[in-house]
Amino acid sequence: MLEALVKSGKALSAYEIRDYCCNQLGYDLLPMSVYRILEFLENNDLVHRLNTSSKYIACSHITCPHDHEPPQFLICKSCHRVEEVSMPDRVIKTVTQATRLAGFQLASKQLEIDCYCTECTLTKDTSA
Amino acid sequence: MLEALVKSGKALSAYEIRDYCCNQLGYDLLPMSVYRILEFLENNDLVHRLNTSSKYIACSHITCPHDHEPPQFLICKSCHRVEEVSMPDRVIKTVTQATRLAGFQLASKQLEIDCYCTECTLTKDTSA
DNA sequence: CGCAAGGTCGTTATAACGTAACATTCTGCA
DNA sequence: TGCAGAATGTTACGTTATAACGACCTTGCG
Repeated sequence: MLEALVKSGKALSAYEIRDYCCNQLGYDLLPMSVYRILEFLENNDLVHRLNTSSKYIACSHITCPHDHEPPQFLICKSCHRVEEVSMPDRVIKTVTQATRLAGFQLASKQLEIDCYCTECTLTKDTSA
Repeated sequence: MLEALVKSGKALSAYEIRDYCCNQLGYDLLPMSVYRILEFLENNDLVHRLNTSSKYIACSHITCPHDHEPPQFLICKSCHRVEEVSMPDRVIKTVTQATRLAGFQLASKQLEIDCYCTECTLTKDTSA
C-alpha cells in the first residue's frame, strides 16, 4: 500500500489505494484491511491523512533520517495537487498564539490550506 | 434549517440538520433539499461548512451589520466544540506569505485548526 | 502435548456523507 | 393559453468509514 501511494505520487482515497493495489500490484484487499493498514502507516509517520479531502498521501520524508515534523499541506482546489511543506516556525508560532488567546490549545500542527498551485493560477488567469 | 443550526448551537451534519428539522421543527426534508438549501445559505454567508468534519455551522455574525470576514475555526478534537474566531491579520499574512513562497496562491482564508478547548484541556490534565 | 487467553485478520453488513439523474411543478412571459 | 426555463421533489446510487463477529493463529503455562 505504501508502494501504491509512493508510485502514484499523489493523494489517494482508501478505495483508490485498494484499486491500485489490486490492478497494479496484484494484491486483493478488502476495505477493512486498507483502513487497518492505513492506521498503522499513519502511526508510524509513513502516511498522512488529509482531513479535508479524506485522502491519504505518502509522507514526503519517508526516506529522511531526521525527525518527522507535523506537516502543512497546500492543496490545490482546482487540480487537487498536494504539496507537503514545512512552514516557517513563525507561522506556527503565530497560529499557536492566536489559538491560545482564544482559550484553546493547539492539538496538531498539521494545517491544510486551500490554494491554487502555480499551474492552475496561470490557467485561471489566461482563461479569465 | 438556519433555525435548527442556530438553536442547536453547534456544528451539525446535513443529516443531523434534517433530523433536527423533522423532530423539533416539524419540517420533513430529503437529503437533496438539505444540501440545496445549505448551498444557498453558504453563498449568503449565513452558514459555514467545516471541511474537516463535513459539518455545517451557523455563521456567528448572522446578525452583525458589518462585512463577513472569512472565518477561522478552532475545533476541539475531544468534544467537537467549534469556536469561530477572527485571527489577527498577522496570522493570515504569515500564512499567505509562506504559501506564496511555496509557489501557491491562497484560495481561502478559512482555516480549521485542531485544538482542545479549555474544558477538555483541563479534563485531560486532571485525568492524566 | 493440549488448552485457554488474547491478538490479528477476513468477511459481512451497514452507517454516514454526498450527488447524479430524472420527474414534476411552478413561474414568467409571448 | 402555451411554452421555456427555473425550482423543487424523488429515486437511486457512489463514496468513505466502521461495527460486529468469527476464523485462525500465536503464546504461555499446566
